[in-house]
Amino acid sequence: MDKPSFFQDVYEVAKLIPYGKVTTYGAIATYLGAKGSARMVGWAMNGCPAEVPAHRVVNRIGLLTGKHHFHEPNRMQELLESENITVKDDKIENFDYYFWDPMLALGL
DNA sequence: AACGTGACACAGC
DNA sequence: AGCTGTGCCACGT
Repeated sequence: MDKPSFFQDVYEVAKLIPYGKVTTYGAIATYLGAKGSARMVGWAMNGCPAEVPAHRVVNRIGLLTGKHHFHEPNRMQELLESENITVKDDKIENFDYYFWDPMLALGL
């Protein structure tokens, strides 16, 4: 069975991201208590299971840094636009408006 | 057991 | 205002 790894927690939180919303690696890392390990979150997404909407996870500036990891880089922006999210130059516009904080949403 | 890595974040210039 | 360098923690080999 799966061992309770940091990665698993990242996947769990990522899957909790509501439709039309996005979050940052740092927010997830902070929520998991590993504040500062934002890099770890990105690396966790390296295993990016299909059940995890990785396209909703971007860096703190709303930049689609992980697009290169998708099967098709353009797919990430397409998915975001499909969720009513405006993406310009691989960057999310009104990022603050679409920003979803797990710590706030989960009410911790 | 140790070193290197990694889709970031922050501070400084 | 944008770019560069450093720090960070946990996983893989």
